[in-house]
Parts: sequence; C-alpha cells; structure tokens
Amino acid sequence: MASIKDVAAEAGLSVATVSRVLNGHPSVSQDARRRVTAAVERLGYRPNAVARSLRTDQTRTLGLVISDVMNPYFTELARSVEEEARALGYSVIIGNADERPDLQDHHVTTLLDRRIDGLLVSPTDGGSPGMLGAAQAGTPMVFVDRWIPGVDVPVVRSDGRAAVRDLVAHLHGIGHRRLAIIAGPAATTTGRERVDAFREALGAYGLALPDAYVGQGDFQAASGRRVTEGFLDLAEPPEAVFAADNLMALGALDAVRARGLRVPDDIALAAFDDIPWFVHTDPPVTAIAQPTRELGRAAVRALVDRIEGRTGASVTLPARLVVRRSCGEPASPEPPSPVRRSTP
Amino acid sequence: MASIKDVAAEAGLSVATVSRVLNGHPSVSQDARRRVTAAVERLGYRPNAVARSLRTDQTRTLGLVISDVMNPYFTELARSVEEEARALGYSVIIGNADERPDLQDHHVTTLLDRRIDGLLVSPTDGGSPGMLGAAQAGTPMVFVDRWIPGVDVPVVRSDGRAAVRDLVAHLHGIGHRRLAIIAGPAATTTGRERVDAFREALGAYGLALPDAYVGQGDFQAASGRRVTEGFLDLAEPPEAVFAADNLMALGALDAVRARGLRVPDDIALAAFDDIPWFVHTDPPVTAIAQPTRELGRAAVRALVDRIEGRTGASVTLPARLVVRRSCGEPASPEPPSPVRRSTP
DNA sequence: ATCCTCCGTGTAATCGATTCCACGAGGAGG
DNA sequence: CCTCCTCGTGGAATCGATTACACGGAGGAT
Repeated sequence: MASIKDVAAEAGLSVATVSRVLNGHPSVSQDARRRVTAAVERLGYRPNAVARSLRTDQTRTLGLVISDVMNPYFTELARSVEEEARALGYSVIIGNADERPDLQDHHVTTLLDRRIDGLLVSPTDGGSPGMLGAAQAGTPMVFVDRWIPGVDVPVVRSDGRAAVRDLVAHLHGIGHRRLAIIAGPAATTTGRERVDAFREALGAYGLALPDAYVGQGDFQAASGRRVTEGFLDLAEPPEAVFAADNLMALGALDAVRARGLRVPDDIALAAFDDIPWFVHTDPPVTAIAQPTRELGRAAVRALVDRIEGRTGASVTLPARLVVRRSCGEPASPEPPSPVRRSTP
Repeated sequence: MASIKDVAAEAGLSVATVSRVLNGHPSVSQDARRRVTAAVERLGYRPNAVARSLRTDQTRTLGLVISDVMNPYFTELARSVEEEARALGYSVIIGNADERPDLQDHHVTTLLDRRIDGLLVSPTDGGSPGMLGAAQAGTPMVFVDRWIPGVDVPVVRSDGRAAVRDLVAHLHGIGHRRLAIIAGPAATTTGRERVDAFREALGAYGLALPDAYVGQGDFQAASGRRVTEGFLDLAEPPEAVFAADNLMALGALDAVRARGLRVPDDIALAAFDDIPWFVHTDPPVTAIAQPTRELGRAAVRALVDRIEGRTGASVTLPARLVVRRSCGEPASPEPPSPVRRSTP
C-alpha cells in the first residue's frame, strides 16, 4: 500500500509538502498542489489513519457502548448516533454489553486502548470499575438513556414521567384499578425510574403499588414471561401490566397467550419504548415512545462539544404515550391532552 | 496517559524490556518481569493500540459492512459476528449502508483507511467501485449473506431453495394456486435468487409466475406496502404473497390491513427471514429461517482463516421453513419432511 | 544597493510501540 | 586459562504521518 513517501517521490517533492497539500495548508504553491494531487491519483493513495492518529493524538472516532443491540430501541439509537457522528466527521465503534457488566468493561477498555476521542455509554449497571476509571481519567464522555448517579458526566435522556402519568390516566379511564409493573434491573436508572414514575402516577389516583405487583425483570423477553406468569398465579392477578421495556412486553405477551388468555380482554398490557412491530402484534401494543433519533443526535452533539472543548450539557427530552388497543377501549371520555392515537 | 517510556522509567529498565514483558517474550528475567508488572500496575498503564498497530501493521480489527442495521436479521448477524470475533481476539467495526451504495463505499473506504485486518461485506449492489477496489487490493475479504458474482471472494450464505420448495408445497397443500412474490433489488444476489427459487418451485407444481405477480421491492417496509397494494388492485389478485425479507412482509401486513382485509382469510402471507416478532404478529407469520448465528460465526472463521494465512473457504448452510398461521390451515396432510411447526 | 519580509519548501524531530543487533556477564567445554 | 555460547538487556531504527524550524529567493521599502 502506497505511503506518503511514495507520493512524495512520485510528485518530486518532500513528504512535508505532500502532507500540507493533503491537509489543505495554505502555504503551498499551485504547482505543488497540482503535482501532489496527480501523484495521489496515480498511486491510489489513501492516508494511513493509524499513523495520523498516532501523531495527532486524535482518532476522530467515538465509542458507543450499549446494553443490548438486539433491542430495537438501542438499534435505532445506535443508528442515529452513527448518522449524526458521520455528519460531524466522526466514525463510531459500537460495543454491545448484552446487559453484562463484564462485557461492558471489556468494551470500554478496548475502546480506550484504541484511543477513541470520546465515549457514549448507556450503562448496564451502577458503575463497573472500567467505566468509572474512564470517567475519572478524563475521557470525554456522555451518558445516553441510562446514567450513573454521582458521576460527573452529562446525561442525554428522555423523561417518561408525564407519559407514564398519561398511561395511568388511560388505564384508569378504562376502568383498571389493579395495575402491576415488570421492572428493569434495579442497578439501572431507567429500571428504577420507571417504577417510581408508575408508583407516583398511581398515587395521584389513590392507588397503591403492592410489592406483589412489582416483578423484577432484566430487560430481556424471558424475564417478562417469568414475571407475568407470577402475576397470573396470584390469587388476585393484576388487571393491567406495564412492562418497563419492549422485550419484556414481548415476553409478557408470550406468557398470557400460553395460558390461553387474551390481551386486552383478560389482562391489559402496555410497554415502555415503542417499536415498529408493536403496530402489528395481536393486539397492537400501547407504548411510551421515546424520541430516539433526537436522543442519539443530542448525545453525539454533546459529546463532540466536549471533545472539541465546548461545554456539552445534559439534555432531557419528553417521551409520549402512543395509545393502541392492548389496554382495551376507554368507556368514558378520552384521557388527558398529550395523548395521541397512532391510528386515527 | 502513561506510555511505555513511563513504565520503563518507573521500572528502571529499557522500553525494549518492557515491550518484551508485555508481549510474553521468553528471554526476560523473572526479576525484570516482576518489576515491569509492578510498574504497569502502579501507573495503570495500557498499551496504545494505535502505536502498536502502526508498528506491527495489524489492527486486530474486522470491518463488517451490512445493508441495514434496523433489519433484525442483520442485527442478529452483526451480533454473532462480534461474538465470534471477540472469541478469536478481534474487534469489529460495523458500517451500516442503509441499502445505499454510496454509503457502503463510504464505510469501506473509512474501514480501509483504518487498516482493518479484514472485511466482511453483505453487498447492497452489484459492486461499487470502492468495494471492488478493496477486493482487488488484496484486503482479506469474505461475503456474507449476499455476494457479488465474478468476484473471487469466499461466500458464507444460506441456501433457501429447499425451504422455498417446502413453502410452495405448504401453500399448494392449503389450496393456493395464484402465488405472488415481493422481490428484493435485482442488484442483490438474494434479491434475484429468491425469485428464481420461487419460480422453480412453482414450476414443479405446474404453476407459472406471471410478471404481474412479481413486485419489485427494495427490502424496506414501504416497498412491501406499495407492492402489495399493487397486487390487491389487480383484476385477479394473488391468493398468497411471499415477501423476500421480513421488513417487506411487515409492509405487506400494513397494506392488507389498511384495506380492511385479513390474513390469511383474504390473502396468505409468508416471509423470508424469521424474526422473534413474527410469533406475535396477527396472525403469526410463516417464514423461512436462516441459521443466522451459524452464518455469522462461519463468516468470521473464514475471514480470520484468510487473515492468518489459511485457506478460508465458502460455506453454504440450509435455511428451513417455519410454519405458522399466516398462510391458513392445511386441508390435506402436512407438507414434506423438513417442515416444522413453531408451536406444537 | 541594502535590508527586511514573506512565501514556498525541505530537514528532522516526534508520536508509542516492536524488534534487530550489539554487548557484557556468566557458564560450559577444552 | 582461554574460547565459545547462551541469556538478559539496552540502543537505535522503524512504521507513516504531522509540524517546528531553517533556509533560499523574490519583492518592497528605504
């Protein structure tokens, strides 16, 4: 593979001049510029990014460590992150933690070893040693979706509180009173927050959230299935189940169907994180949609701001409720204002 | 960030010795080894992968360029690729081409600039300049899922011919005679092959595949919707529609529902590529499942074989039919042997 | 005519590793 | 006791770029 030396030889100039042409440095003659361009063309030369990175101490690469690529929410997030990064001249290396702290650490160290310019993380847990180290070491960093309390890193996320209130209003309007939740891991902020928001919203209607109605999941379909089976085995099963992510909702759907029961007739179902497939499930699932694309873009912008010496502050965007048919039809007037139906 | 020089100073040894310890070179004394290890520990030193790559001319990184990350099939492929690569000591950088040749080229050049050790591609088209260049330039390369005829690169893919025959047998057994297909882009091998296999299988039953029953899609949901609408507008609409990928099947489902029609009562539907959601759609969708995990693993192994100087041959794995309810219930005996029902 | 500036270019140091080669110490063999 | 190996170690070249500094020539000001 041709190197800058070959180009210099071919153009009859020094490597310094070639480098200057390549980087658009002003003090180069028209003639030199032409000869270099021609030589580059002839040799099919492409600068070695590795060498360049070593010298300039920047890789123009961002690391993105997410909890689970197979989760469509994160896939979409990853996609929008890559898009925005590309627009700003950066590449992205994705690390999939599969909800495992050890894997998350593996990816963080690998990325740091490669000297990425900045790190975008949706932490799987409360803070693995590798990640805290990275934050400490001063690597530009931004949390997205989930974060770690007490770590001084900007957070780009969406606030589901209002949407959860809308959801509870919706369920309450339909007549449901015994509401349960399939929670995410307590080690994640989203895992805890969604339960809190749900409990708070229930409180506004004078409803309690008994321990038996809080099932512990791990954001994977299997746990949704298991927890839902537990709910159905109760002497007094809930009338509605709220899954804290889309995969657990899928598992819940499985469990209900396996019992020969029907959604929403026998039990209502709603999920956090809207995905294209929810329109096509039987029945279409009512969900809380995050502005995923905007989240990804905002996260990249915040990170690049940090990298390039600007401030890069936290961002919180609102989520919204998308009503479909999995909770039943409202008997009384429609739920409060920000609610929208996905099909008119 | 501490460099090898700092470690050498801290340990009171030369950088050469430190490097030897780091790389497990045999001729280093126990004492030196201990001192280096201690110094590394004290400084929290991690070798700079960029510098190492420049010197050794290898990055221990694989590039994976896929057509569409949002397609669950490719997400799963990407995941299994990363898993196997990690097991073999490689990292993976994913490039998402979004079915756009220009984006595909962008990623290929970026990856080559970063001097990845090998490239895994599922080409979007018949061969963009950048990709053909890479193949020519001798970069170790392997095609996965899709490939480009005439380019001398191993191909890891699955053969759907037998499964398509099973599908046609299944449809025929139910009583469907007017069968249509939503094809993928003609520029892709999978786009063409699936139509060919379908036509061939129809032939075995004495059925023709009229042009009006071949709709041109692009592997995206919107095209599935558009093509299906066209089918429904025909004077004699097909009784069954076979979508050449899962996203177009989703679009077809949309279109059918928008007309107030029902699957499978009004029209049968089947898809290539099985995904977890097909179990939960209304109705569950009959699909041809590829051994995605195995495909990813085989592709990585073939590529690493090439990189490390071994042969690395092509691999073809069989796909299989998964019968669900979207084609209706068979009136007569069950379809041929390799067919399985997803729910007993 | 002399001096100063500015411009275009080249030489060489540098980034952080790996690795070839040389060198000194110590042990084995004659 | 001398020679020859082997072993552990360090010095220095190297990978492919960027960039500080030096230098020569042209042109303007005095």
